[in-house]
Amino acid sequence: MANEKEVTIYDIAKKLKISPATVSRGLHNNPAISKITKKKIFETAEEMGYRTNHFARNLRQQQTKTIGVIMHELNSSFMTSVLAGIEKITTEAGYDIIIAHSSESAKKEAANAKNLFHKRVDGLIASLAVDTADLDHYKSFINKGIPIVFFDRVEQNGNNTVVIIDNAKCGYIATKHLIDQGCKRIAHITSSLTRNVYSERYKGYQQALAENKIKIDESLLIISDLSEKAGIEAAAQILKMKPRPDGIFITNDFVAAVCIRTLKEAGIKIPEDIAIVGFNNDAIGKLIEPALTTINYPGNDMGEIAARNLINHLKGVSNLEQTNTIIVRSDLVIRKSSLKKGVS
Amino acid sequence: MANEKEVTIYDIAKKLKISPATVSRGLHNNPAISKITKKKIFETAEEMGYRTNHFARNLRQQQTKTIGVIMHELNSSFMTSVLAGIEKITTEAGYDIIIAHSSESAKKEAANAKNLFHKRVDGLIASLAVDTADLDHYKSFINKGIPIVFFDRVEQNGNNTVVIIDNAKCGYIATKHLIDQGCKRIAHITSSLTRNVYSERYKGYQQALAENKIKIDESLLIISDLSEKAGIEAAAQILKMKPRPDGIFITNDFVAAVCIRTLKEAGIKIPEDIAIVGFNNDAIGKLIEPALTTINYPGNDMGEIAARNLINHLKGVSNLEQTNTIIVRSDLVIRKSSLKKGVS
DNA sequence: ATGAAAGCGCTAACAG
DNA sequence: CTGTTAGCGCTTTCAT
Repeated sequence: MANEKEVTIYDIAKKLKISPATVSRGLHNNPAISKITKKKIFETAEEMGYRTNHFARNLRQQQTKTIGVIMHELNSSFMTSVLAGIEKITTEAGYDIIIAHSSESAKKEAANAKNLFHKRVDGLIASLAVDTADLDHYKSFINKGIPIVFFDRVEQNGNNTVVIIDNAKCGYIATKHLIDQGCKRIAHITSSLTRNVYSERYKGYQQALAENKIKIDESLLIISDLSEKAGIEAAAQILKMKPRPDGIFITNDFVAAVCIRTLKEAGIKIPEDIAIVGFNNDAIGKLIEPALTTINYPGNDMGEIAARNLINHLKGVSNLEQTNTIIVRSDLVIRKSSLKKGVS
Repeated sequence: MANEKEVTIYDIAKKLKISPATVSRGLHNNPAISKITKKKIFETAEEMGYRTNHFARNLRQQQTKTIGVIMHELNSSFMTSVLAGIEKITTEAGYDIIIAHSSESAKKEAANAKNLFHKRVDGLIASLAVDTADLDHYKSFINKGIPIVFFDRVEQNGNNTVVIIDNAKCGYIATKHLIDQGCKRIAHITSSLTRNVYSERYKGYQQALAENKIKIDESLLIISDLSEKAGIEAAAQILKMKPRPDGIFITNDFVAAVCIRTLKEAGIKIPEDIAIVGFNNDAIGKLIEPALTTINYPGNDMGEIAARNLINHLKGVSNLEQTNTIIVRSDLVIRKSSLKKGVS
């Protein structure tokens, strides 16, 4: 309860009859300070319950030791693992993070960016909302020379630093796998094609079809938000198609799970009637029936890489302006939902 | 790129030929400042690209406007919704949050607490790790009069402020529901009983059995961590029991989903052979087969309530020392996994 | 309605 | 190896 006065380096200095500067240096392990005084300083600090005043320090040093993180959502295991990766690296480097999430709204994203700018973060890690059309709200950072690393949901044609997977390749692999299983009519359920991840995956899908001489049929493309409702509607749409598709590549595991459930309720057999491939390798994929074939996507690594690059830049160890695009590995995880031919 | 100098209130003052004090007051809408100067101040600030230096401000005001959040994990939709609730309220009130998670380790939790203490958070919201045995690492906060609100995983016998659901009642309702479905031998899969949430649910389970004259059989209690592996092992253990249980109350939806999968693989019919009730109402419950009966548990509300109470205390609007325990509503969501008798 | 001045706690340049 | 000093940008008495 006792709201005692905070201990400052002046208090320590007085007690030890040395100068505040010496205390400050000692606390930071400055080699110019003798072992013995350092020891005394640390002991007294501990004993008096001293804690650094980060505000005084930051005010003086003109840096916040804080990095901002803007996420489009944090409801998937993918996003939380990215966050965990970021957190690990930033904490090790002594940085705080301020997390803001846009709930997939470009407007909220802009507000978050503004807020973080005013909070003077030293750097920014961001994943764009699905409807973010331009990067204007990041201009202020760029003008002030505050580094930004984008991950996953990015603007690919700009010259910003981005950490991504090869979405086109993943789309290709997923579709090719369905073709290899004998699918001839492959639908694709995805979200807004203005967002890089979805357009790239779609490109890969198209390429796989083209290479295998399957005509691209636009009526097999279903664009939705990635909600449960959208999954149910997409499944209904699939059911109405004539002839019915025999394979679906779905850009998100959760929606894939919803689709599978809905299709099964309608009497469709998965994978016999329709083979399905998802995306993300969420925990859910192993628990539904049949287990879901999906693209594995290393969230933790992406987070770590994004954070490490940002921090190295901040420290001057490396320079972000040289490394534009970092591509993280990804792979196909084959489970029952796609195996028309049995285990390959 | 241009790393221009930061604009301060002095720059604004100089430009307007008024004093910095007036600028400061104007920026804070102090009524002593005339409408006209205020307007000029705001315009000039905007025009010059002024941003508040929170460090100078906090240094001066001796408060951080930051609250710390310690979570035992953030991998469930329950935890992320709590976080969303906290974020909503704190952001509205102009507070930042620093999020730390302990990965269910008491040691990491203590380290996080220490870190947040040194960061001088104005208040703390925390959920305990499964193996946190005492609250010693929060002593420093209490000594300094820094308010703490615990939620969900709490130490129930202390006199701290806690936001929880009535776990005993939930355990009771879940078990009673199984009994009503005709179950006579009900197993319980849970985690360490030293943690309040689990011990309370167990109490409710026991009470429901006792009230219905079912003998409590300790061999039907399985204690595990809540991993996938643990779920598989628990299911194996269930299969070996003789006679086999006809109902299971599982303290976590994810583990319940794993169990169901494993039991089904062994040829058990759910709910005919074994009825199952989970806990948490995770998204997963609606997607597995059969859909999972579970306890719904309002994460968002818990987060909002915890944050609101903390902030009101900080503002002096209310006092945490008066409100010790806040109980949030919760209810049973009935789905197929428990319906031996068909829809009730 | 506005200004002058002090000080929050720390660090860095300079001096010794 | 250690001390002196100034100042980071803001708020807040006290004056006027």
